[in-house]
Amino acid sequence: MAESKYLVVVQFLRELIQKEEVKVGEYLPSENDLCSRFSVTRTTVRRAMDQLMKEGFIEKQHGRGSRVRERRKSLGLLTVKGFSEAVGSNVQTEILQKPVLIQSKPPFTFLKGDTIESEFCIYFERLRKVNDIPVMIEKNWVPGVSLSGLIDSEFVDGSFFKTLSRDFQIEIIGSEHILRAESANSKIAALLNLQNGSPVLHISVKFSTSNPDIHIFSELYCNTTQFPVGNSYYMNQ
Amino acid sequence: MAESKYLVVVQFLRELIQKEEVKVGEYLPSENDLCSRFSVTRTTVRRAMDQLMKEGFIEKQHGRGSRVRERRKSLGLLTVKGFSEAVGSNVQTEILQKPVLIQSKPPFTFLKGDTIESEFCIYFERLRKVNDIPVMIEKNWVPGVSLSGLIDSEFVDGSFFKTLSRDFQIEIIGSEHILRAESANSKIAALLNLQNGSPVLHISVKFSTSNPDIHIFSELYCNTTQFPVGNSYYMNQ
DNA sequence: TAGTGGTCTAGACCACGGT
DNA sequence: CCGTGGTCTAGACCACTAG
Repeated sequence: MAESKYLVVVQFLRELIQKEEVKVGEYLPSENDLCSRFSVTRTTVRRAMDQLMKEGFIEKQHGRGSRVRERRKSLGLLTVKGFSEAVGSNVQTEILQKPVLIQSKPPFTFLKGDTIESEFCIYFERLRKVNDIPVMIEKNWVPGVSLSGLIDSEFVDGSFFKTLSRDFQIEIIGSEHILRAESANSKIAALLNLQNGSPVLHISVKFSTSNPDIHIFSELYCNTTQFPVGNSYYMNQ
Repeated sequence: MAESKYLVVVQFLRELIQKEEVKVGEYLPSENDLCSRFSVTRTTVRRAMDQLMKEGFIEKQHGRGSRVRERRKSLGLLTVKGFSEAVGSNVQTEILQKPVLIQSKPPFTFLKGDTIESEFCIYFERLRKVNDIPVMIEKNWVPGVSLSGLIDSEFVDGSFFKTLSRDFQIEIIGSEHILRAESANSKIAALLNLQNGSPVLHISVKFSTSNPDIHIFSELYCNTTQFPVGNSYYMNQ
């Protein structure tokens, strides 16, 4: 089959949301509306809605409608608790290295014969602060050149994932992490304003995306004393 | 409505799996079989199957059937990488405190007006080792007395979650975590065979279960030098 | 009361896996 | 070929929300 009908509806709604034609908190077209718009049955429309719910885009309200949700925070472990609450007002991002093409691979893989073919990576590095207190160093590798449009670019609202979603229609669908408590070396300690040897949380992340050929690798170093890392995981919805 | 029909089917299949009447790798009754068995349509049966897939119990194979899957590891962050690979052979669990009823509450909650009414908790404490090297201290609180059958009991295969599932039909459906890198205090350091002040990973966990009134709280202290904590999160299935 | 989402029926046709 | 799961139609009735 070409493409499932329900996926057409998913695509339509995803774009509505990404392009903010329906903003956070606003209601999507009703299920019956979508039925007639796409000449499909409610079963099919509901399937599309379920998909979007799983992806965290929407929430349903019995008797009222389906509303665009605040985009899922802390997919995997990328939300430093406090970042989300501060919602930008007290958050600063310092670019330590703008996206560049480098001839090397990510410094780690995740077991299972994870081999990376491309000799090239897009690389960038950022320092995240809250109230001007540095809380996280973030190093990112994107193997291959498929996203070379990122090079030297600025991100939408300073968000890498938002940029991926809006400009490249790439969604993060999952991630794997390895976490360690470590003593900060001198470089890390300096950037995070810590004493040498202070405990920092080191997280290695591999993100999977809606494009099976594109993965993203990150190394995070977090000062968790004032802003611990938060994560949540729910199986349904 | 009393209980949805699809939930009846979910319950039926869940018990089949939990009581190992269908073992890991074996096939469940076909969808059409279940239709006639419960006098429902395939839509309803498929909905039940989808639910079980989301919960990680089964995998579907087009043209063949639906098979019982190895139970999901590392829900949330509870799998110390290496524990799962070792699959019991090199893993030891030392009971520091058998389940007892104590008159106190968990030492933390998770923001949002999380209030715990009951003045009582079931509490237990364990030390996890790999190759006789201590890697994790685990303190657990279960508020209320609904699971008083746990008191002084031993766990199925040494697994708390397996015991909850098999003996109480309670499934873990989600969890929230707060993670910090900390310096080990003397008590923690002694138990983990570390020097005072070594970095340890401190994780506070709140588990949600299929019973909305039952939550489980845990405090974990991990030595991540040899056995980092692993986690993975995939949105679909 | 009208409109929304939640559950369900009774079919249909297709794609895939094994015989 | 048959049985399996994957997609879809065209309805029905119910429960919830709001004017």
